[in-house]
Amino acid sequence: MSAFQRNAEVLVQRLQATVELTDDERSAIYRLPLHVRHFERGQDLVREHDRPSQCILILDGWIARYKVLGDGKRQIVSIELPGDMPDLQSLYLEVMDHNLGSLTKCVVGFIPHVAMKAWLAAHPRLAAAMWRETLISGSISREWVLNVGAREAYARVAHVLCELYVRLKAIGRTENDSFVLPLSQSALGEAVGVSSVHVNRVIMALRKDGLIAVAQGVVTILDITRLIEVSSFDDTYLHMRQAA
Amino acid sequence: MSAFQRNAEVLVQRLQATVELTDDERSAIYRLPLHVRHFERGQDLVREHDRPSQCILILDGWIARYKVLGDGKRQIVSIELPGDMPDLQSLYLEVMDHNLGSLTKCVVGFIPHVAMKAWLAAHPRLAAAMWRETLISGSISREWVLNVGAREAYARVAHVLCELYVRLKAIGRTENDSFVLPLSQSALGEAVGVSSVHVNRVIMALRKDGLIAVAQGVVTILDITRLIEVSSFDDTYLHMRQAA
DNA sequence: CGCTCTCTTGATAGACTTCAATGTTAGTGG
DNA sequence: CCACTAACATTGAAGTCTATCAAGAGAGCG
Repeated sequence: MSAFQRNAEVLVQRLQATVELTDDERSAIYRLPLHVRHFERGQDLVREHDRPSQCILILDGWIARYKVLGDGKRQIVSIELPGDMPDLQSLYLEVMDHNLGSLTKCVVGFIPHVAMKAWLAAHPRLAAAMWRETLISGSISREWVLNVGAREAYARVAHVLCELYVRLKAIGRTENDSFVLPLSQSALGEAVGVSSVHVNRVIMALRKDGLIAVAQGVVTILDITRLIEVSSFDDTYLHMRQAA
Repeated sequence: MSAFQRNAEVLVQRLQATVELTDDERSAIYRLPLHVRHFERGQDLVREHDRPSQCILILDGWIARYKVLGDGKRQIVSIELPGDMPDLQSLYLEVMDHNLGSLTKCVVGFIPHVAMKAWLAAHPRLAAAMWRETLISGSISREWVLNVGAREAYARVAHVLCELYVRLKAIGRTENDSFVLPLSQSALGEAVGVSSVHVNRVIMALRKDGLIAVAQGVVTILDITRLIEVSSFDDTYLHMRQAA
């Protein structure tokens, strides 16, 4: 397998979490015309009000969708992982309504809109699968509204950890019950709508309660049952083929 | 124009807020095979974990997407207005991840999935327009994450009022700067993630500050400039053809 | 008229923020 | 190898926003 193929492999994994793919479809994915670029942590790939002419496929690294208020307060509205195409929507919605910024060092494949549209037209079943992805992305946003709107801080953080665990597992980026969490507590706070200080207290509590362990940026889930329970996590909204 | 045509007219209006339609497309919309039903306020049209076999087009009335936590706390994750098809996604995502409940008396058109798929296949430009709608729906959800996650209560309520005003205006359901707001303060609280008591205080404050007036369920916007300002409202996320 | 639902208001409690300081870790260059 | 720096994590104290509880007022309805 060439390096080129390995690049798109993560999209295959991602789609297979929600639909079945034929050999032909897999090879069509490998033939996606990617222009690969690297980004440092903390860079904006796309900005609000931009009018992109290409789409992004995350090959490695984490990206945040975020919005900023007038007073500088930042809200991360979703976290995008390898295999995600965070601005597929720009094919149909000309103007970006949020920013895409790297949370880590990233490897990203750019695909011109024209090429993407041709590819989607040539592969209707894959087009449907990609649409499914945008719908799931909307579903995740709705769950996040619930998360920041109705849960208390302790449950919010627990819920995000559950979501990331399930999504990372689907793309083979977990190891037993551990995964690398490259988010600062401040970024986590921006995702769940609490201050970094309070995120810290919540994480300390989750550790004290024996739900998780944290060491060098690696989170280990010690008691998945209770973590699901305290966060009222129900993975329906991720629309995966098999439940976690 | 027949009553049948008037039913679907609201969808025409809705789509024209974001795209242009030809005469042929308009008449295709009028020919959508609707099975019309009426609902009282407070009824569930679709429930979480359902597997719908038909889509909903709202002809009249307001519908809430909502989720419920274990402790009974309810979060409205979006408000759907006439012309919206809140579960178009069920064409691609088999299982519902949220509930759809009527906020008012409603008139709803049901369209079997099979018929909807055939109609979309027959009208690619309309299919694209409908996809746009689902993308916009996702965009609105992201804005709501920002709303409940980063704004304080006063701005949250102001923001929802701005959004409803713009969306209602697009379908011709405003009168000058007034619109009917059939939401109880308790429902509003469930939408913005605060208690009904606090919603009441915020609304009193908005009235005292001269931003809005409220009488018999009709909201009048007295100072749109300041309402936009205090809520940091930017209508980009609604992706309308012309800004408000 | 009484019933119910919603709005309104006050008092108290709790969750979370902000400010501020200290501890920890990893990286850098001498 | 150590001093120095920068970023991030941790902790405390005080203050603010919002929730909860409770009770009364108003409006619509059978």
